[in-house]
Amino acid sequence: MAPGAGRAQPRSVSGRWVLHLDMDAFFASVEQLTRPTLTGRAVLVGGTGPRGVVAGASYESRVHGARSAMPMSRARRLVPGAVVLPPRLAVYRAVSERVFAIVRELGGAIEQVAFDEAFVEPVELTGAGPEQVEAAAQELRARIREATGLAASVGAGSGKQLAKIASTLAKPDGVRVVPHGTERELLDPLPVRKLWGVGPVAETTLHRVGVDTIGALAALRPAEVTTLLGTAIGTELHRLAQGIDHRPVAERGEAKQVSAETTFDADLSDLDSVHRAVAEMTEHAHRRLIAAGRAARTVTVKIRGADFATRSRSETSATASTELAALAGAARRLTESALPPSGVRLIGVSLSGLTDYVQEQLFDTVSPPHAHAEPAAARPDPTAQPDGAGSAPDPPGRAGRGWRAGDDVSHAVHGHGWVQGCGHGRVTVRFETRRSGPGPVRTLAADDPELSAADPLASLD
DNA sequence: TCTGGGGTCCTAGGACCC
DNA sequence: TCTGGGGTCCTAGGACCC
Repeated sequence: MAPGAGRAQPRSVSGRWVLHLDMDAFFASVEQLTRPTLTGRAVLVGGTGPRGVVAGASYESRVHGARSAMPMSRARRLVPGAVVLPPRLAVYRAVSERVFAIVRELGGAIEQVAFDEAFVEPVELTGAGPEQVEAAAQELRARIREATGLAASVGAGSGKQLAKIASTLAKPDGVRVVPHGTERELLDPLPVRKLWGVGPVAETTLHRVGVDTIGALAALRPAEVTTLLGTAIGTELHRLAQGIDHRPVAERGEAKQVSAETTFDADLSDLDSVHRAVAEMTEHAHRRLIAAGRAARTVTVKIRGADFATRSRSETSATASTELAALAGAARRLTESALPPSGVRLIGVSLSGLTDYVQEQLFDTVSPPHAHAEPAAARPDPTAQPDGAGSAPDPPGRAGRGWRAGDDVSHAVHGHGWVQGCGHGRVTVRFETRRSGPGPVRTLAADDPELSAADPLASLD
């Protein structure tokens, strides 16, 4: 008798409810929140350079076809009136922390997947009915909206996969609960690409053998799936397609790798620039390594050439190091063997094989006399932002020279604002924050002594 | 229309050890 | 004189996620 004959119900853990919370158009919504003139307008957040990519698109710009991961140049053509802004990760992180503080109040396990996304398995929902789950989800959304002013969508089901699919169906600004026992009804007709873990390659592979829907994937024999997709992934995806998903909701552990990479506006063609860039990326990654209180055994250099092919070279030493000189030396040694035949488009440095370490000396000179028992340096805060990317105000010296659209500024008279545009020695600033509501625009001399760079977080209040 | 930056996990081959 | 078998670690590449 074939296993699964008679199309057995998914053997869900009885009464289990997993919620997936997903903030709506998160990056763009935070921009609209903290820069109120943008509310209702098409906003694109992402790289503003020639090779930039969209990281967030407001619903007003999605109407015209703009999407995350799309080249910014293309999105700009699709949405000519869009306001294009560089990401302000520090602000998104701060909002994210407020959101998940509220989610934590539900109790039970939380698994944060991204700034704007998490699985939750609230204890008090075990054994609940769909109506009760729906009410809890609505309540959660209302609390988030009240505390942050932002819309979240929530999906609920018997496992993570179902919850995740449900939250995308709930968008925008909604709730979708998939009652136990109705999993296959929902999954079967969906395109196979909707499964978490099926990307462009797996999709093509499955299409080639005529498998277009999740139901069709579920109907294959296990051996067929593993032949097509590999043992580990194939086995897992086949189970998920059948609605079987017992994966626990679990807190993420410590990072296993820290990396920094950059894509150049124009390809590099001389070795000196390449070495300089590798050194810079190593320093960047190293800063975050130290901030996280960790040491690394393995250094990996990644270089992408003009042909877009990626080469990586790595070196592992016997002991983990926190020494910049040692890590940078390894990176430099690895660089030349990873050079592409043509120009260099991207350089990345990754530090892995991470271990905790105790910072011994760093604070001796600044510690108060009685701080000898202070162990804080050895206990990295996993939620702390290692490098504070974007959180620190720009270094002095920016004022009067290179304002860029999207910069946060402060003016002695007009208060907090953001740069809408600049050029010809002038800078146009919109003076507003979340609290102020839509504010006035002023054009000032770029070197106005009363104008200075400001902490982006000030726009939240 | 050319394709970011930060991650996680899987695969496959080879070295090395017992 | 002929090809073991299991296990771990390292390296390189790639798929996938947001």
